Amino acid sequence: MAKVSMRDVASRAGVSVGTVSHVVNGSSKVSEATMLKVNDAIEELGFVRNAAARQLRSGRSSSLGLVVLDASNPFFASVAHGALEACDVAGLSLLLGDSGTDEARESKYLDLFAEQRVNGLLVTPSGADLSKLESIASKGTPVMLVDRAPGDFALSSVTVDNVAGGRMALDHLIAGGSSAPIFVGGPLSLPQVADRYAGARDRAREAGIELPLFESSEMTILAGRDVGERIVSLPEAQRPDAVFCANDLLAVGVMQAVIMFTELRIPDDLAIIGYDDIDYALSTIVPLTSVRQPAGLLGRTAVETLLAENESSATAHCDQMFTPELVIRESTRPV
Amino acid sequence: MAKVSMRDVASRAGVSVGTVSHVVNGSSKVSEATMLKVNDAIEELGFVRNAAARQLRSGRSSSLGLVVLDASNPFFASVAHGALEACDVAGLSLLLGDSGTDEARESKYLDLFAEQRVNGLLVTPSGADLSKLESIASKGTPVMLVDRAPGDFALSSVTVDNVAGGRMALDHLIAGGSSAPIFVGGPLSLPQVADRYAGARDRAREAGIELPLFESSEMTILAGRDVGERIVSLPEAQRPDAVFCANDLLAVGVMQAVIMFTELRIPDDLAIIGYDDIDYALSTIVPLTSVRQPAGLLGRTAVETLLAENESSATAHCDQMFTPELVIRESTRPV
DNA sequence: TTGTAAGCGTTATCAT
DNA sequence: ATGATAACGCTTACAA
Repeated sequence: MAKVSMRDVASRAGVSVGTVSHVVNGSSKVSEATMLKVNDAIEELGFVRNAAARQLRSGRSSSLGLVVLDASNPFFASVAHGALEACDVAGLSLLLGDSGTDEARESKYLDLFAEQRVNGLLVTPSGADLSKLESIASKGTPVMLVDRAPGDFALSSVTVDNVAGGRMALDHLIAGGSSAPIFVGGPLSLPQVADRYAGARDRAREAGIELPLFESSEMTILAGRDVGERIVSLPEAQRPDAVFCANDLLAVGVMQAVIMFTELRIPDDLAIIGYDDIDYALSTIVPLTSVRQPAGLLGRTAVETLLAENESSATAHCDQMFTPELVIRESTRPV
Repeated sequence: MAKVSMRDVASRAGVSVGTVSHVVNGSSKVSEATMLKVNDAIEELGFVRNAAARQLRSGRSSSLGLVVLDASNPFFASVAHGALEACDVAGLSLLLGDSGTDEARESKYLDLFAEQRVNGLLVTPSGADLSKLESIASKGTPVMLVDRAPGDFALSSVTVDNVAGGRMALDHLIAGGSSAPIFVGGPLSLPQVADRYAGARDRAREAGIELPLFESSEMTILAGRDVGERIVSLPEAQRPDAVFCANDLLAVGVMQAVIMFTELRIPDDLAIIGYDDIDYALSTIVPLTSVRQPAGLLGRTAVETLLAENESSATAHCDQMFTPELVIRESTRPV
């Protein structure tokens, strides 16, 4: 009962396996009558196509691999959600991997997905060295960088302009009167973080001010709380008047520390701005101003572009960059 | 360069394909010398096992399918994260599906995964009729219900006790002095919601009070805000003194409405309690009291149990139920 | 310890 | 329009 093959269907319907294949795939003209017979047999026997066999024979697979930095991070959850939507319309399966920002685990997933002969790879790399991905791509598996620019590597990408986003954040802070902002984020080895910092620092310098870096080990609420505690324990003279966090989770953590351990008012004594604009940003203790990234769109576009490149078998690499959008709420001073 | 098979490796190493297979899988004793030769050949040729071929031949697949209600919901993101961890140690791939609480889409994923001959299915069903899953299970593919009890269906499950959770919530509200609580959640066709409501209502009745139902169409922040607006526009005499929300997202939405449109103080005028205890519950405008569910553990346990059942080829079904835990914060009155 | 060979369930190329 | 048949790359007895 478990294993019904095309052969079984064929003999049941009194036709050849080739004909069954044609019916199943609509690949060739089959008379109305035989089609009916075959479909009946399929129904009665409960036949289900074997993806492994068809992939083996045809050489084409029907799945994509997605490797994110942290599946439980709402930003990446949204990316996955968007990717899934696009896979859905293309009839593809999505294999999910979670590297935990660990290059070794990322590499393990890449190997695993290579064995599955995925049709394409969507990955947010953990490290700076993209040569493994490059080599995979050059061997014929399309690779799309998600939320990460290729740098010198010959890879396609879908990103959001992090430099512009960082600039936006500082622009807003400065317009609100900040003269002593700081940046919270890390590790700085993540280009997303480095770029946001770079954009922000440039804008700060244009205003003639520095942007001290408070590096965090991760991009989580807890890590944010740790940095927050460092900030609030600073001597008053050194205390910033605004904090730009590399993501909303950090911002939430900083906000928690500020509220739990100080009497500082947000935004009057300390403005806070985050990044991503996750759904909860609206609902934080003080509603969070944030730089919005179109996470779902990122995932969807990554898949669509991958598929399009696949189709046209284009050799040229394509970089798509979205522009983030500032969403102003109460955690920063109005301009 | 793209396609290197065992045959290529075999001829390169001057051995037979069988031997290569043994080296690759460690399935049989191979002399040190040949092993070295083979591994060299693999390295030089860049050979990668073909999962489709090995699955076809061996009959075993190396992937699991997970179908959740909403991949971008942090609860399910955490479930996926946990499932991924367990898959990782078992060397399995995870196929992700997102039904959007739509039975047709769920069914599509089930079919897709059936074609892939997944080793097992983890699913949070969208509808009441689990017969399709039951039939899949009876055909030999292990199925684990995640966050959903099997009811009369012959299926294994990993759940969190929703009735107990609902009771806990009301227990706490009543202990805090509430005499006019309401329940917000929906659709009620979701057993998770119905059970939480049932547990809560029972507890309310024991205290001699009713628990009016404010049904929501979804379990999102936006839906919560809608219900919240309904609540705050109630004539004062009918206004509840406490709101139990079927998940934290709804609670956050209700809280937003209350704060935006009224002067009501939380928890003094209106207590709010949520469900799930997502990371952000700690960081809401008023930190949210919530009934915590071990989401990651749920996913991990689901995979582990599935694998264990698979191994022992047990026919008996197994229901594992975790007990949720009340996490008290400022959105409710202390007892 | 190693080689041989028969499939696994398809698809695709020929014929018919 | 349909049938026969050879692969696809691998695992696994069994033979040597």
